[in-house]
Amino acid sequence: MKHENTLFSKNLLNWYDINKRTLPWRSESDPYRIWLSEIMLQQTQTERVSHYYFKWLKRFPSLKSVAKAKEESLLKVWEGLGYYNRCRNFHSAAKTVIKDYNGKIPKEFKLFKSLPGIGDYTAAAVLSIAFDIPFPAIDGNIKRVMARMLRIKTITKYNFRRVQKELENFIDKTRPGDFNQALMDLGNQVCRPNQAHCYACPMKSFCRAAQTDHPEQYPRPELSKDIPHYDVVLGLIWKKGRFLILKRDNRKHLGGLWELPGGKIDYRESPEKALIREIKEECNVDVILGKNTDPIKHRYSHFAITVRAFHCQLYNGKKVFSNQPNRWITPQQIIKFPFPKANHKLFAKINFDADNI
DNA sequence: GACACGTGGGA
DNA sequence: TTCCCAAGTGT
Repeated sequence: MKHENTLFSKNLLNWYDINKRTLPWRSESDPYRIWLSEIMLQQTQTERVSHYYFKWLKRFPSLKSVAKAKEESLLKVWEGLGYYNRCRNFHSAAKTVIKDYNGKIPKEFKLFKSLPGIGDYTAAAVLSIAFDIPFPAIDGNIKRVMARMLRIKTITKYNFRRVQKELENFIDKTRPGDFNQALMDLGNQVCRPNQAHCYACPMKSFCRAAQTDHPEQYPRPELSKDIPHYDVVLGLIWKKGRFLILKRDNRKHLGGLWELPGGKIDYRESPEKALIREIKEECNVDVILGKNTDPIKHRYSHFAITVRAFHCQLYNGKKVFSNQPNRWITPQQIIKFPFPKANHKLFAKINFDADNI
């Protein structure tokens, strides 16, 4: 068994060393940077992270600069990357590390994992890559790769423990970070969900699924659920060349980002009536509707929307009263605030010079 | 344990 | 077009 362990990690690292590496910042050794990249990489493809990673570092070169920053300026850099809780949790965790840990990432697994936004995977990934501590980091890729190695159909809790035990046994004690990354790269480049490419796999001799006709059927894919669809109307409420934006509550969907007032159209309600109702509810003012934009479609992780925006005028002189923080901004100021993608899609539909009421 | 949580790209 | 996938975590 001892011999097989060594061979497993030797084969894997040999493949890793001669293959082109997937991360452009693979040579990083600053724990802050490794932590940042692991947060950005959660459920997000490497190619998409790269640009954000460098943009972020230019603006926030150290953990201390993150801790000192305003949440809104962090969100502005994160804008478009999605899963915005990651950004706010990272901010909160950075402040804790600066304040309670003298600016050093705690090397104890439990302590590090107790910070917001850090779970089993991220704790293991950062500690193994930054400090050479041999924790197996088990992400989606590695789950799939190991399910095939062990010919597991379903990743039950019991099977997950099996995978974890195997990896604790196999992990290279001198290069644990490279070991983890190599297995992820293997899943990303070779052992793909729908094409196992066993002919190119350095781990073929260890793999039980590779001995079958259809290695791709391990693990069995989960059936996906239908997501609901909603029709949404938003208002561009104009006043002296400015329109109203509201800041979303931190604990809600897209928390901390800004939005236009509006909301879902109720069953059998007209878009116009819905928007007037929503603006009355959210801002306590009455509006007259002008022309509207073409609809845009947008899909979130768990529902989809079709959105239109109406130009609006205030009906009387009443002041906006909202539970959410609000601002009146010019179109030029859009770039100063973090907005969700759906809002940017709408803004792109509007000719602000001509449509401005 | 199930569900919420963004977005872009490829099949 | 539609569906699936992608270096997970919090509740």
